[in-house]
Amino acid sequence: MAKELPKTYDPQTVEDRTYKNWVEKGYFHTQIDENKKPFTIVIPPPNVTGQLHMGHALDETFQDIIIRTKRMQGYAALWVPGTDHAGIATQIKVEENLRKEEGLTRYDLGRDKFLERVWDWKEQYGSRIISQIKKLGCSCDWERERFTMDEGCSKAVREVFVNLYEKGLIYQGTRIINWCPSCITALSDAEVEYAEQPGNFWHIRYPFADGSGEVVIATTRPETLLGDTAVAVHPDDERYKALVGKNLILPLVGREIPLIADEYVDKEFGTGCVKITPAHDPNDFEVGKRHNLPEIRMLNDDATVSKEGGVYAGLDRYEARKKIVADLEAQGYLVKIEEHSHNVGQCYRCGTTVEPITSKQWFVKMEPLAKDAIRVVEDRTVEFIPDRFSKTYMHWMENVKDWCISRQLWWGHRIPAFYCQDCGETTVSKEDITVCPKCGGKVKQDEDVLDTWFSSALWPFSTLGWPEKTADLDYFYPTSVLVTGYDIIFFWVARMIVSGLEHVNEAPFKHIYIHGLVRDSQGRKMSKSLGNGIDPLEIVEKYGADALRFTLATGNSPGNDMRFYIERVEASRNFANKIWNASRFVLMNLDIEKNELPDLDKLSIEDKWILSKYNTLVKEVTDNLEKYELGIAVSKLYDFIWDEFCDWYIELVKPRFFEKGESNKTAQMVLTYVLSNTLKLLHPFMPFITEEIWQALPHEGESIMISDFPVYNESLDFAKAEKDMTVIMEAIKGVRNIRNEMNVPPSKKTKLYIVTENEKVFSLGKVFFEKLASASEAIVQSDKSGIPENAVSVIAEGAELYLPVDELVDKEKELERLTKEKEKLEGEIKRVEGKLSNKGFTDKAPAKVVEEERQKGEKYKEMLEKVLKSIEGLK
RNA sequence: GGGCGCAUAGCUCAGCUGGGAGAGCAUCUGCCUUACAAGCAGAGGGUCAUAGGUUCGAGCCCUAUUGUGCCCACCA
Repeated sequence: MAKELPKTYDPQTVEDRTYKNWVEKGYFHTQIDENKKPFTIVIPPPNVTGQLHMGHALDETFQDIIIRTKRMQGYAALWVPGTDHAGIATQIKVEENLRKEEGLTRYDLGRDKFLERVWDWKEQYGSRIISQIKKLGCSCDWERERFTMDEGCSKAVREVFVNLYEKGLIYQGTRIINWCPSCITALSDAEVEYAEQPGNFWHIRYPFADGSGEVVIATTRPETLLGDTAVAVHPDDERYKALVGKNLILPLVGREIPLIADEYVDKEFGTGCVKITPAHDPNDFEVGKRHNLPEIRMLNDDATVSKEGGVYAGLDRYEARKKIVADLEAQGYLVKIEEHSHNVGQCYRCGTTVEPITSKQWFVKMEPLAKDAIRVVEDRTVEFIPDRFSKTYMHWMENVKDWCISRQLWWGHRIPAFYCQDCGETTVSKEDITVCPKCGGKVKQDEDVLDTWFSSALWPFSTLGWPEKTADLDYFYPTSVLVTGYDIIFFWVARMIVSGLEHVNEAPFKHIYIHGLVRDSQGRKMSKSLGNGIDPLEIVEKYGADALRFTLATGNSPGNDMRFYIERVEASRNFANKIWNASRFVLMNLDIEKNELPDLDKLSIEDKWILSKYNTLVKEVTDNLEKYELGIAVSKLYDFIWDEFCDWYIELVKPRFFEKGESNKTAQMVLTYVLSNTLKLLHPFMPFITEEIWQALPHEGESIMISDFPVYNESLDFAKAEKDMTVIMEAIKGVRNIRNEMNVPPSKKTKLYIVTENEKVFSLGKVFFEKLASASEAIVQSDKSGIPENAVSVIAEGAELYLPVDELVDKEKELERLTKEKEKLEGEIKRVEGKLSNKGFTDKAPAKVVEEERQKGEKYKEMLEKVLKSIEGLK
């Protein structure tokens, strides 16, 4: 039943067909199974209108590796997929499109019409990223796909909002918040990114109202003086102490403002005098509160100067700055300009410089909620992998500030607060209401929507049916592991932990596997503006999903960034092809119908060796996967398949295919067993190719993806055979090395004499020497009789090997080589003996280590003896 | 200002709880040996950033230093 596969692996013809089959068979769908343990992952939902980038590819690959492994290990493995409505990002996109296509703004359409457009957009593009995820081979349960604004999630959002409101943990208040003048909305602290920017320090005179002189303040934002309501100095500052309480005249504006004293001021910094603009600076806001200062909003929502700015009203903030500085200079208020770089906050969505402004917004009171969230990480109920991120998390959580959750957008969960037009009562309600429960008057719902991350924070349980007490929630919650990048620990991970604890009384996951960023080959972040992004789908198209997945998994360690090289994808593709061809070889030589282990008594040395190696591999890979050491696991698989299985075992076994009979059959069985089980180990990493080959091999069951993950099998441990085989292999390498160094062409076969006391082992290896070390004949004997005098010698453990290549021997060169070898061995012996004569070592090191060292010493000595004899013989 | 990483072969990176350094790519040599040239066999190349310390033993643990990257923080 020999099957013939094409000569190179072609992912294109395999992937879509295989994926379709998996879906049709329902392998991805997971249900409650009381005979199984649950293992749950919820996907970090990508933006519904987004496109798959390398970061997603990495994230999804890791999740799929984990979930496929667990599924094969017999868990009820559930991977819940879905998308995020991504408030700002999506709204911006639709608005842009609206402007480009129709020249309209959202205000032209009005709220309802605009939202219809966004839903249309969502319908049109929402499936795009999902189909892209499918291209990677991800085994998500598509029957459970969710969206953060679907009915269930919306219900969860309302429930949470009302709960928190009733507990007093959500409140409305006027605070200093971050405002993006381009997105025209409030932002949370987490949504602001700070960047060092060059700027100036303007020193400005503020004269006293009574004409008794002046103070000089230093500011980076001269335009905000329009909103100044005081100037502050430190109470202990001797320079100004006596002046506190006097009034100053605000330049250009003419308003009288007081000189106040507040501890906040740093005497050493600037001039020691700070202008106070309570409506536009968080610190000034605090100072203003302490001193009962008026707040003057001198900027509009779009960062133009408000009517409070008098003649400057209507100007953009930067134009206003220019004009104000010019006017200050013209009127003699400007003392000097210093260069000064400072941190500027920018909107994480659009990059616009944000404005701190006072505004009435909704907030979540975080501090009471943080307590449990701190505890669960502290007591390791929740573990970060790698652990260092728990520190990052802890630091943030311990200093957490209230979370501004209202956004002045239209796309999102509308805040369920209703204001009575008559009595002014605020009602927060799970259901929409039209009349005031207090006075029966007409109510109007809050115009704002919630921060996108508010609904994301509920994702691990909202997707499982909460707030209903569903069986799914009961069975699959808490989830097992969250896989995500370190960049959203604050945005998302922290808030999910808080929400899970508060609303479901249990942390949403046990493990948090944190990975890094995928960077370009120069180590730069992949970004649209740099144009250095690599499209994962193009890679899939060209090299296959398996190659991409393998590339992303290999050489990646938790928490660390990785660079993406096309050369590495090529290497991965080559690996896929290697597996393909090894399998072709196996299949070409196969006439057995079943995949089963042969009678262990019939195994030859190489069979035992590969089975033993395979068995160790199972143990190690399982162990690595358990510890989320995916990169280590996959590189062990690579080494085993390429080096041990292909380069050695297949070559060792080839002679047996020249004969019919039991030995041939046994080889087939071992090949099939080891290959198909190794494919299983590899399947989570490279799902497509492993399925394709597994199907071609004798197998039981419908698909590799629902087969049992291999387990360690004690009866396959063949320590002795492993050791003997290693000795033979080393000797073969030795012969190859000499032949190469002596420039013996591969076509030139010579006899090979193996002089050893261990004739039994080397007789087992006789055929290998002929096949793998280009010997015309390997003669195993216990003495040197019959060996030509000028034969080249190879020193190996337990044997001396002689190659009679008389016409090619260069005596000088050979002597040189042996001398080098001699020196090397002498060095080793010296080192080992030094160690063994060190009483500290022999006394304190573990007996096993000492014994190993002793054996090493003996081996080297034995080998040195042989080298010396060979040198003697040459002379 | 605080916190966290990283520094290992020419390049990119592995190296688990301390027992004499590995891979891929690149380089050099020889091979189209019927599974695979996307391949095979071999070779060269590293005082594991620097200086101390702990230990019988350090790439791995501790301290300091240098370089580099990231995160957090209200210095006007």
